[in-house]
Amino acid sequence: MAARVGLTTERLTRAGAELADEVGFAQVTVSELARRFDVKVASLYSHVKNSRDLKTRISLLALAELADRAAEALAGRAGKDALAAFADVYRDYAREHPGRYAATQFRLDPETALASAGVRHAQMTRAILRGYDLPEPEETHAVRMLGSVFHGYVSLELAGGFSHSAPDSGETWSRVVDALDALLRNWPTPGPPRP
Amino acid sequence: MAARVGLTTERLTRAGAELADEVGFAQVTVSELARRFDVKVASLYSHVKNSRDLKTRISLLALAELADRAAEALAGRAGKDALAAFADVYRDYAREHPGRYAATQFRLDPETALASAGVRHAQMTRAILRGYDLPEPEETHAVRMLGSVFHGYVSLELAGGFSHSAPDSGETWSRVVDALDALLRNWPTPGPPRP
DNA sequence: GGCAGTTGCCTAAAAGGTTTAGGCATGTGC
DNA sequence: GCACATGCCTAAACCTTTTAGGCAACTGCC
Repeated sequence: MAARVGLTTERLTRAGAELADEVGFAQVTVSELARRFDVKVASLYSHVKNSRDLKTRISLLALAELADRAAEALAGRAGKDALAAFADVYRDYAREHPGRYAATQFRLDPETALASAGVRHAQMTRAILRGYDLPEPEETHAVRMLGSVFHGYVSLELAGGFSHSAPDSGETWSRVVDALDALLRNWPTPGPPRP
Repeated sequence: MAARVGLTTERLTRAGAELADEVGFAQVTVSELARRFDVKVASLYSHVKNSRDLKTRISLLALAELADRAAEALAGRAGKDALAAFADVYRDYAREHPGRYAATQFRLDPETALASAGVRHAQMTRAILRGYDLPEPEETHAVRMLGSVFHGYVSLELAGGFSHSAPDSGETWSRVVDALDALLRNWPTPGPPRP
């Protein structure tokens, strides 16, 4: 009776990502996706293993998109210029695609995480830091710190943390980038631990 | 037939927080809670309005606990000492109570958020920054940055981001605190806006 | 101690999400 | 034009959420 719709794991993943941006990643549901394709729920289970599988795929898609954007933004830039461009990619992506960004935080199992674009992010961060010339153990600390600031800021902003108070969040963002640049150019040397 | 168990909104909230720490905040469910009290599901609905209400209460509990710990840690400290103590409170709480920490990120509606302990956190951060003597608009930027770093770091650590790679996460954490201290003592002045 | 009223937990039921098993029809390859 | 594989279907079991209404057990008062 019904013509075939042409479901694919790919199409489901993309539609899931759009759904996430509309209603929130936590509200992404196999049933709702079936509704959107005007298809019975069970039909989706030939294409995705289960609900968690679907969310994992959305997460990987978002991670890859983000890494692609970052790689593009980084091309031909260095130093503070690169740092700012990289930072903006995160913030802009999260604002354009809140659901996908939330998907980014989905807890993947370790093997999947290792195979994901997450490692590309770390490599790109390292690339930026080469412009600041930190000694090795410190570079790793700095990588982690940058990741924390970007992720933390964007999460809090998305959660509405900075919304109804002055100054504007965009202003803070650019000051944060300034501060990080200053910090990296003046990275403190490890001292003895304080009591 | 069955003796009364003595349910309370309070007890449900606390049990919900423990459940969150065991199975994850997202997996906290009215049904599971009923099971734990050996009671029918419907019985809980006299004490909490619905599932969201339960999660909101858990979130507020966690926020309050965290603020209490922070206030205690801050007593009698200033400068870098205060900064490090404050930071450790966040990290330790998240490691001891991952589910409660996740609850902390639960999106509250704006009025609830304003009435929550979230504002105490912001005030305490401001108190720490008074030791660094930043001019006013910059202090707000710094408050937001500190919140971002702490939240971002702890989230990534909880998600397993730093788990299987050297150096140890605890080492990075103390270097991050060093770096933040150095940054605050050397906060850059605003330059011309970026293009 | 017994009674009235409140409260606490119950049964019942509807609605929606997840997941599996098995079937028919619509496409593709020969 | 036939055989086969594939895609979407029906059916069904199970779980969570939420509401409505009922009975029993506590409370306090005489």
